[in-house]
Amino acid sequence: MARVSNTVRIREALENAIVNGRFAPGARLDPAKLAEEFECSRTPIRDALQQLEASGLVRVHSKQGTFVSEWNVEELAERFEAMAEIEAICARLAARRITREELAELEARHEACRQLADEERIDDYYAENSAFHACIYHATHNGFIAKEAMRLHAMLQPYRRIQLQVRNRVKRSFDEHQAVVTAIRNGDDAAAAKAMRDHVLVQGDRFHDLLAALRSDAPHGPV
Amino acid sequence: MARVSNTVRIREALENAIVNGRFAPGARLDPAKLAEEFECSRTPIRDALQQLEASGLVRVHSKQGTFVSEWNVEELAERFEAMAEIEAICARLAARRITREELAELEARHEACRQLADEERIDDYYAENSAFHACIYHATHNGFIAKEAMRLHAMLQPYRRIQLQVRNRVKRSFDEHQAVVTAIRNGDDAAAAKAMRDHVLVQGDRFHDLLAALRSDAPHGPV
DNA sequence: TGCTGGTTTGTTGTATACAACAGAATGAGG
DNA sequence: CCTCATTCTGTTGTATACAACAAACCAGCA
Repeated sequence: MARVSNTVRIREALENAIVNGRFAPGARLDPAKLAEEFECSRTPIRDALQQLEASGLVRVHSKQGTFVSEWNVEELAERFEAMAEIEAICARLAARRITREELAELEARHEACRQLADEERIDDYYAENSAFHACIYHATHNGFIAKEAMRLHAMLQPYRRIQLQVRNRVKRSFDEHQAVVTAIRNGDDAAAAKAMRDHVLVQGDRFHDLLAALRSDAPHGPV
Repeated sequence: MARVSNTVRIREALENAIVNGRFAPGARLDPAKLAEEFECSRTPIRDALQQLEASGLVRVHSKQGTFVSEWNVEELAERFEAMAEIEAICARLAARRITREELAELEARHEACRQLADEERIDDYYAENSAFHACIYHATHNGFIAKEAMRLHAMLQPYRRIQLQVRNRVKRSFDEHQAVVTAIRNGDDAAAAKAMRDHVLVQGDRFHDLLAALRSDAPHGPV
């Protein structure tokens, strides 16, 4: 493989840092500091940040600074709705087009999720969960849709991360995956779409619950 | 409104130029020439081109040049499929959420399309057609989905342009729109989704036909 | 003639300096 | 003490120069 340019190296590093929570939503990204950290000038940093802005991960306020994207409840709801619909499409196409090998891999990923859920290794489950979804994107046999799905997935990852720590969420998430896998194995595209849409939408709802709980921790109600 | 930066001015100008066909798919975009044309240095040109690459309109081959995106039949089919699914989502959501005012505007646009179709003013129909679709995106009341739909729409515009010149296509396109409008007015989300998906998919198919015809235009059969 | 090696040329990648701008801090005047 | 104009500071936007690289080209040789 050809040596990658500094710009893409930095972009990928920042992408990971944001997705893994090192930079939280709303955090400021200082070009000068980053230039120092990556041992280069501000130009490739600038390019990388612009690319990240295009993909929706960061936002640059002119003359004010560059920040990790942070959305209000409404914007988040919009994105979760979009994600649910895209994932539903993927599930539907996958149910029709998945190959034997791809199905085997999907079920292997699913089984790995079961293990991690049982052992309550949340961080690892979180990673394997992404792989599970990526499997389905791939099985659409539509590279363009798969790429778009990956992009949206990355965009929401920081929030999903918080969300998975809700009580019992991991176990339920696994059960919902089961429904999706079954529908895909049966080639039932409508059922697969519905199961997947519900799976993602419930994440959005749960996230909403979590936000509400966090916000009302002062006035009343149990924390 | 605040004065926009050179970069976004150039990006929008190039976007229009590509969408309107001034730069055909595959055409080379020379930064130096563009810098001269827009009376600025290469930096904002470069930024604009990078943004266009992120949105999928152009493609930069390292050390070789920057070109207007050009897709082979398979890639085009993938994109038309994606477009069909996204548009179907928009139609479905619009059928559930459209307001009285928005419905009125949609029907006005539709009526304008009828006029232009009757008068066989293809170029104008083409513009009004985009507005019609944009109306539906807007009526989803989901800004994020609407924006993504617009992006995809722009990406495919150069190809749709060619496609609309197929014989009788304009009239048929109008009829398909009619089905969508009716379903949305009735609040029948499933029917709206189906009508819209078919409408876009048939574009993809027709485009395929066109390509095939163009390719075998010299003599009939092997070159 | 065909191949191989170096050279040339065009392109992007990167560094750096400066200009322009928005918001914050500061000071004078009421 | 409050208000408003002014200055100041930090940030991005832009220009320009140079480096690095990949493909094309050409000459020399077998």
